Amino acid sequence: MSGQKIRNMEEFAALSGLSRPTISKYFNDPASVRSRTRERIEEALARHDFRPNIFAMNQNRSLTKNVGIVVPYLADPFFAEIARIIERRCIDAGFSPILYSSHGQQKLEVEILEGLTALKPAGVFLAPLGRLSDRSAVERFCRDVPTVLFDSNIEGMGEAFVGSDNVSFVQQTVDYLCRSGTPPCFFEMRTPANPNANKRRNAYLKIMADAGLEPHVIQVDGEGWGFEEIGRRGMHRVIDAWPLPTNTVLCSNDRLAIGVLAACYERGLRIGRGEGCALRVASHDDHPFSRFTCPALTTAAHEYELVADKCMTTLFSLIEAGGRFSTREETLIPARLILRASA
Amino acid sequence: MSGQKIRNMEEFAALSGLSRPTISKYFNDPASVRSRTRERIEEALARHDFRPNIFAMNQNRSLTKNVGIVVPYLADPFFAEIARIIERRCIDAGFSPILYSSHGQQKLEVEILEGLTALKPAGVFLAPLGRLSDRSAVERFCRDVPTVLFDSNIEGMGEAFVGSDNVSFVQQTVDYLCRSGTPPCFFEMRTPANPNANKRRNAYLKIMADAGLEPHVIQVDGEGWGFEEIGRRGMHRVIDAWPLPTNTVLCSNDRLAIGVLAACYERGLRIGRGEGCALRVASHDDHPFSRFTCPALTTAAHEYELVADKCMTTLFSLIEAGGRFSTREETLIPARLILRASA
DNA sequence: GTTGGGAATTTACGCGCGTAAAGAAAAATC
DNA sequence: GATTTTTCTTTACGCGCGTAAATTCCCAAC
Repeated sequence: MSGQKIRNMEEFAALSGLSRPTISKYFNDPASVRSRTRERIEEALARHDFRPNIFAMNQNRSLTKNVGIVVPYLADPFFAEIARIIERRCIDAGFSPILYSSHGQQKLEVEILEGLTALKPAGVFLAPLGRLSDRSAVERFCRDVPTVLFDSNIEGMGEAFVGSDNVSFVQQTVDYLCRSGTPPCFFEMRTPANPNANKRRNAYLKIMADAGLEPHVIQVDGEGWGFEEIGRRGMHRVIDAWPLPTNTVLCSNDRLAIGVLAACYERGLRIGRGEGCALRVASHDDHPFSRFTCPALTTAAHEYELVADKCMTTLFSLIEAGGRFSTREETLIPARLILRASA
Repeated sequence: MSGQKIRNMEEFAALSGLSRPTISKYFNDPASVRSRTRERIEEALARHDFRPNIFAMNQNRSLTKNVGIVVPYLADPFFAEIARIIERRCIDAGFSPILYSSHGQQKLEVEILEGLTALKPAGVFLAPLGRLSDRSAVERFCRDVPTVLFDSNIEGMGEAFVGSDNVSFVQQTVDYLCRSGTPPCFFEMRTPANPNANKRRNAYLKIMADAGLEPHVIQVDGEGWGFEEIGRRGMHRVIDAWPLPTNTVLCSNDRLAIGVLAACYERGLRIGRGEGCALRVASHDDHPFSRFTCPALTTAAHEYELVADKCMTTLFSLIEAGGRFSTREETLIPARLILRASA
């Protein structure tokens, strides 16, 4: 903490009694210099608190230590949570994560990808908008930058995909709902932006068909990322057209379910599996708030830590492989059923 | 989109028939070159899609176009929301926002500030952890970088503070609750990290005293950012020790209130102002989810857009003033009462 | 047509660091 | 103690752009 400010590596080298290239080596990999030398540098570092200029460092490097994390909508706590874990892991691994949110807008996603390219990142975790993504822009980006897609799969883009096994999600909730009561109908948005929604509906249809049960899909209108409000308004319409085909509602995701529960509460419908309950409601994602809904939501949980871990290991092996895999890797992580009071 | 890849500004200058310094001028400020020249550059730009190297650009500049946004906990939708708006505004103003979350950890906040310093940002929006912040680290940072504090004020740090007028928040909720029913007790964490919590409690005490009413403060234990769970557990204890001093509970913030509502639901207590309701519950912040609680939460809302706007204009004038104000500016923005079903 | 001034060009240097090559020094090996 | 191996130093060049100074150009006004 003492002494004058160091301007550059040259000065710091002089103060630590070493040459600049040695210092440079140290900063690129502390293990690449002799332990005695390392000690001398770290001692000088403690005294003078020097940090090499990031811009000068990266300018001459084809690859930086930057890692991009792009999510479609950060105000959705699901993405905030997954981004948080990945970010933490990146820091621990010595990378500099940079977090971006597309805020649900195609134009912004494209801008982010273009800006990210200029940062020459070692790798990028990309959760694309999905249906709203500019496919050609994403494709161009993935050609330039080693990319691991997560959450939303877009066929053929990126070197790998890490996501949730939507079939497992729906299988677990439907199984549980069937063995504990009436088979569920499926509640979803008519035009979901996220491809997982389509996979979940198809899984529902197949599982019901395999079990010899009649499926019922309820589709509600609405655009954008205000899922709770879409679910709430949609459920009000459903209640207006009472009765439902079944007393059990399986929502495509927790945010819709939160809206559904709100609508039911507003209409005086009791939710749960006990006496006097009009409906059971279950869902998917284990949204951070779903344990605080009234009643608490029965849902299929993402294994947040597992997903984040798999993302990390995948990107690291991708980086070590020079940014390309011979074949595109797809990892689907199964769900964990969480039983709460709503179903 | 045609033609070969451009490697650097030199090549691009040749292709557009101009000199490199002119191109450089254009990228630093398109208005600084003659309109004819600008047209020629933009035409060449459309054909070849060149972007100057960020690292080389910033290396020789004392100030970049980077703007840092630091929030204490991004998985809290309140911060996600405010960060989203500020980010959008920065982009529109031609800056490159970079978003960081301290994830509630002092060490991480310090690391972020140190890393941010190295990016030579034009300015930074900082919502500090509060009680958990390393004051000396924040102080050092603010000396080096033009900083606007928001959300949590730390006396004397940064050139300006933009936040909410906690007195206005509490005034509005207490006034409403008093004129529509029993005066409220105040529900909060015993050791809140955020200084706003203390300001709100003090405001409550003063307002009650001024009105000649007896205040009741309920403090629940808990550490960290899991406010909903802290509120839920705390409320269960309160219900165990029934009755409350009053049938009206004013929570310090919406996330605590969400937990309180969950606990009440679990114990079969009806919330609201109607017949058969055991309690009224109100709160502060207008958290993005508080309109979907059961019942929907009566609360005092932040003027998100106003706060974001004020943050932006403050930072811009700070940047134009060369990074220093003669006196520290403090802006407090009043609340907007939102009446819903819970009180 | 002349003139003046803003705009563009040329020239030249600097930023802080990566990195390569060759030689010197230190450490490890026998 | 001599040899090999590893590590460090020296030297030198390059990255892509900012920026300043001096010159030349263009355009408009007179």
